Amino acid sequence: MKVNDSIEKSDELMSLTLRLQRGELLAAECPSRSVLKHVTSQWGVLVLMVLLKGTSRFSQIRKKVNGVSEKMLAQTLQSLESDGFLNRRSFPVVPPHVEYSLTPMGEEVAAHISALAEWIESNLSRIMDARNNSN
Amino acid sequence: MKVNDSIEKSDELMSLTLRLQRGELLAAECPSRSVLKHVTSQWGVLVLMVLLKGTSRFSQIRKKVNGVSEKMLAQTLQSLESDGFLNRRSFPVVPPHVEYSLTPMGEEVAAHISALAEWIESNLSRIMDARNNSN
DNA sequence: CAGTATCCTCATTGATACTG
DNA sequence: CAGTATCAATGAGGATACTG
Repeated sequence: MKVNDSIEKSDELMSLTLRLQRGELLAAECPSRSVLKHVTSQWGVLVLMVLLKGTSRFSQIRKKVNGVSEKMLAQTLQSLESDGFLNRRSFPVVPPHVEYSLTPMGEEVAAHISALAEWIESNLSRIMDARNNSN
Repeated sequence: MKVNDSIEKSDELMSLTLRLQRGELLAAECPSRSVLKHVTSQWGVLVLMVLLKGTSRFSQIRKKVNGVSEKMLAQTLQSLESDGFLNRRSFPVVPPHVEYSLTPMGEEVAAHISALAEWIESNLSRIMDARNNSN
């Protein structure tokens, strides 16, 4: 790639270079950013982790994800569904019955998220040790 | 699994069960949640990715992470530093010179974050294909 | 049960100005 | 250069009520 030739040039060229080299995440306009926001959102992470263990219904998820409101859960599920990370199966019975499960793509992201989460959990003591001040 | 035996019981028992089984992330009060919030925050992710490539100065990071404000960058750097994920080296010169780099622990989280980000970037077209509606 | 609709609050973020 | 301080705006999120 001759991309490196332009590395000394203007900021515009620089950011273009970055975009070509390493994807567009660092560029503000990139659609990756919204996907990233969905999966790394507070509730997105936890929902993905729950669904990685298997299909679950709305209120089951709500019980497992401690602290999420109906509204936020619905919103989170919609984002993740529209990104193609999960399937929503609605059974036309009364009372309503809706099941959520990961798509193959969903399982791949969830695996990454889960690896990250598990790293944090098992390193929590190391982290708390290192902590100086607030937050 | 005798876990299911308690599934009919109180919410308190339920969340206790979850905590014992799979760590505390799903419990609202867990300190893991704040760490997770820091590293998965919009700017946290991008800063970690930049620093994974090497030590960088404040304004260098600001240039690379497209769209971040001074305030948000400073705040992000502080959270990550106080979690022990990065080192701040300040040189007592004028004008000021401050370098940020990852700690060994920081490199570990950043590796996870980066893996996730790269997955998203390389699967973007698959994701955009799957997308039905808004967001 | 699985949501939607509405209203409301407070935290996050951004813009701007200032400083060691 | 590397921030801090201040203020204003946006949006995340919660509480409540209602519905198919």
